[in-house]
Amino acid sequence: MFELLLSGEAQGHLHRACGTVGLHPGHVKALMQIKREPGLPMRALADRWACDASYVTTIVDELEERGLATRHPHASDRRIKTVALTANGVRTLDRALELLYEPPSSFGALTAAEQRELRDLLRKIAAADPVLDAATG
Amino acid sequence: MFELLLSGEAQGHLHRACGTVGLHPGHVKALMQIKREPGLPMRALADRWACDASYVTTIVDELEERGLATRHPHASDRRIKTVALTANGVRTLDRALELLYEPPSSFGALTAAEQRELRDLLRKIAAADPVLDAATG
DNA sequence: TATTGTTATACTCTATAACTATA
DNA sequence: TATAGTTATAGAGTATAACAATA
Repeated sequence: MFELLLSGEAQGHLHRACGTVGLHPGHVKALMQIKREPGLPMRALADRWACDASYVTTIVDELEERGLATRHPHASDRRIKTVALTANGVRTLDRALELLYEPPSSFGALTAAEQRELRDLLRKIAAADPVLDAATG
Repeated sequence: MFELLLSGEAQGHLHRACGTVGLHPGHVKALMQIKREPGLPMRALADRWACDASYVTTIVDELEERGLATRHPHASDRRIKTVALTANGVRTLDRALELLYEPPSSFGALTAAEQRELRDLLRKIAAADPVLDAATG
């Protein structure tokens, strides 16, 4: 299972979809997480997607530079900065996911019915994942 | 389609499977290619998987260090070096693919029958890809 | 003293450019 | 002079460690 990931096709599809909107997969993953839980402290973002806090700083810096997300102060704790998407961030995420949904060329090996079947199975897995579900919802 | 790649689950599964045998995905992809066409010149390997020749040098260096592949002189052209797997290389590739075939935890969202269905669809795609087909038999 | 976020730094994987040897 | 492979260098993406501000 998942030998497909080694084909380069799948990776290429992912990178092209993200690249078309000027982002890389880490950015899109972040946009999905922020959409799911807007106003979350940066520390919580690091916990959610199991990376270091410094990487959250990097990603949020880059999303802010592109006008896709904004930092906001926390009401009662001045150490904390929360993150939310801008309208442009929402649009950009939607566009990236749209591109991602298009079947990659390697799926030409399947009939149209099989492609639908595969998509339904993948959607079912996505629906069980909190982040994916929120973004694809 | 392929939003799954963003979950981290799929990437994590791939990296864990490769990491368990001390390799990264690029190495495993190389082992698959070499198994498919043993004795290919390094230049041809670069063409096959669409990367620069220098990266082939790097990967083959690392496979040789680990005793998984060997360079051999070409019969009639002394510029050319061909590459073949060692017995250990074959075993290591088989082990990596075995790990890769185990369904990742995110597949728990599917019934056993659905998991089989999904595996069959992915295998059908793999069978249409020359490299994947050779390695997965 | 513990926690949030940042800065500085380093590591992994891959690409580009300059080079050597052979054809 | 063209081609095969290597070496040296650089880049993207991500992690680790030291730090500043606040609790």
